[in-house]
Amino acid sequence: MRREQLLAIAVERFAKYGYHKTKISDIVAQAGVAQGTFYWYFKSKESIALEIIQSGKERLLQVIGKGYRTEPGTVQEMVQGSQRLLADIFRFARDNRYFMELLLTERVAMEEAFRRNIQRAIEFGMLPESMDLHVRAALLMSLIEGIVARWLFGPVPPDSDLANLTPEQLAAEAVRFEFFGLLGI
Amino acid sequence: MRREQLLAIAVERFAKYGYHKTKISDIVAQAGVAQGTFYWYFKSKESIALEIIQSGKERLLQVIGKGYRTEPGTVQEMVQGSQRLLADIFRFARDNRYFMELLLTERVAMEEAFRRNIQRAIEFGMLPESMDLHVRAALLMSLIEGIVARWLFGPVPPDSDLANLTPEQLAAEAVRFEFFGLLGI
Amino acid sequence: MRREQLLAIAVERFAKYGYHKTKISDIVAQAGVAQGTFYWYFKSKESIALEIIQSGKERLLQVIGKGYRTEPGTVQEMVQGSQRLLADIFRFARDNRYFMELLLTERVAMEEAFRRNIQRAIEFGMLPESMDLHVRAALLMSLIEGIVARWLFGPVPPDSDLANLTPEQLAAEAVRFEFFGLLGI
Amino acid sequence: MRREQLLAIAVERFAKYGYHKTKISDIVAQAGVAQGTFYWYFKSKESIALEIIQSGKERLLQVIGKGYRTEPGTVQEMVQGSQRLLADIFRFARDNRYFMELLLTERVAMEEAFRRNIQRAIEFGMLPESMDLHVRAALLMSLIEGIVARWLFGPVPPDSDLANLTPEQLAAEAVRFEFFGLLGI
DNA sequence: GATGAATGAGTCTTCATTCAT
DNA sequence: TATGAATGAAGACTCATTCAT
Repeated sequence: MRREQLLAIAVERFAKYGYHKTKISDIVAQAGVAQGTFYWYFKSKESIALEIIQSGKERLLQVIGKGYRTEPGTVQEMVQGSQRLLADIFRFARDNRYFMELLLTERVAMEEAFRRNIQRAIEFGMLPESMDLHVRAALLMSLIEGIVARWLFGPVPPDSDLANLTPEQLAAEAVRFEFFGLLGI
Repeated sequence: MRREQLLAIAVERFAKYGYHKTKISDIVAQAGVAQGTFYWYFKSKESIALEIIQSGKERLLQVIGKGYRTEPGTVQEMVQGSQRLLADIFRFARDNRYFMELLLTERVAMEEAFRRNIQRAIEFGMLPESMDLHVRAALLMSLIEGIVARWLFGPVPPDSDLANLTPEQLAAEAVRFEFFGLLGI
Repeated sequence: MRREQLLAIAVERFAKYGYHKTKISDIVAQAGVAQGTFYWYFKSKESIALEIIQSGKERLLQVIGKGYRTEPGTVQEMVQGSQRLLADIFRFARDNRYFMELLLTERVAMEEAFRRNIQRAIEFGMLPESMDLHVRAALLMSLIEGIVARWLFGPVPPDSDLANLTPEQLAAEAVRFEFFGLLGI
Repeated sequence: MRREQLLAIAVERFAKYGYHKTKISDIVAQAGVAQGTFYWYFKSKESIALEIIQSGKERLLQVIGKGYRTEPGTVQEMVQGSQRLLADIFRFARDNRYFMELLLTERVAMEEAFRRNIQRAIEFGMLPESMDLHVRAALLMSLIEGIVARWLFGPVPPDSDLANLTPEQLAAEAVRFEFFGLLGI
């Protein structure tokens, strides 16, 4: 209970203000407990930050790991699969908005997951073999990461309504770009 | 001279270790001057950081602002123009590697520049009108930003050779993705 | 306890050495605690100084506020009343010797209190109406202030025994001067 | 020339802001010269402060030293003499307004001068012998000192027009108080 | 005489962490 | 479990003073 409360406050403040501007004294004040209480539950400031990142990362990787769940038969099915995946990710991001900022620094693992997805699609003959797998995965991950950060935390240009899109709408735009680029459809 | 020296050291350390882990005492020690000397040239730690970001941002925006320099006639010419632009950006990033990390937080202005580029291409009839301009610009900027961060600062998955690409190679991969997506060519 | 201890030490040192020569490190050293402990109890060096002045001022104004407590019937009674008041003030000054130096900079409020006392005496017909009230109050306050500063903190001319007078003796001399001037009695 | 200029600026700032808040860098900036220039003319910050006080003190003591210039015959003449003296002092104070704040800390010497004046008046039979000479001189000096500080530097209560009195008017009020006290005339 | 860059000791303040109760 | 007082290392910033030119 207490532990979860402190954890939640820490998550929120780390994301809102960053690691350094988040003081233990702020966290305990918001929780209404004494300074020492924090150290009954957590070893140090660093350890709570690592725990937050770790737990969030695992849950996110679970979402990504589901990948293109079914064996895609046609290009359209693959696109639909990707659309579903991205919508899942964006939904997770929205529901864990404070986790995300922290998670976005932990990219390598996520990128690996994306690379495996792409590779599987190539093996299924759905994507051309010509591409450099790692670079493509990195580009894709960049896409996700950047758009999520803008969507959730801004700032965005004044006349952009990015922030108001639903996870599904965002996924649709992202998938179009993912598969067809600027020129596509 | 002194000022430039301190500036350069600060840029390097801010990028390497971040703002908070960079101590004034480190900067002056590396420069071989006394602590007070720093304050002869700069008002405070915060002010030097702002100056670094500001100056870097301006130079980067200049690069982006050049955009698709010539009026593109064919799709191929547009792709080539984009390839040139991205190569310019990546070259700038490599030559200002320490600036970049700081600059990547100042995305809005850069995104605007990209949006203008895309809009011009649409007006020239080179790109379909169907797309949401802001979202596309955000996706594009995400791409650039993310790939630059990985290219320069890592970390990258162990078996990826992203770090060893030249600006031109990186631009080629990025442009393919930019225009044709995963499915393209 | 701790708080009072630090407060007392600060009062003493501020008065003895002045604000700027009083270092936090001295205060905590004298109290035998760590530097940080000071900041557990006080927000800053400035805030403790303000608290000292504020609290002292209030207590002193209470003393002055009592004024000529009883309705004076004769000149002699008024003089006796004033004698009592001044003796009160001088006693307070002696018992709060370190406060005084700080308080003597906060004169306006005290002067107002004196002015009200004089005005009341005029209304009772005890003092001539001819006088400029404000100037007289200022002269009176100057008298008190100056003589207290000399009495408590010196320096005084070598052959003066001002420092050895009791509050009552000092009040007697001051009252004679207050009412009759150099020529008086 | 330069020296006098720096001296004048220092006098003004010491008085306006106090010794500690007056920075050498402020003084030289206001003079439009370099930091080092200060040290061509003065040994240190402390030495310039001492020089200011010393020179002002001497000139003020000269004024006071003139005392009751002529041998007073009647009480009225003595009062007139005192009125002249105080007007002299107040005029000096006004013309050296920034010196005064500093000088007011150097009271002992001035008090001695007043004591001699009073003593002489007693020897002439103009003042009663009953009084304690030192205490009276201290009271008198307190009067002068306090009223000058209020007159020149404030703060004064809002509805007081003390600040607008001429040296002569101020001297008249002070002399009345000096000789006759609150009850007088 | 004058400059202004350079110095560095001195101070305040912060904040993660400890620990007796 | 919980408290909150106490710690002290660390770090930003100030400013009188020096000195080569």
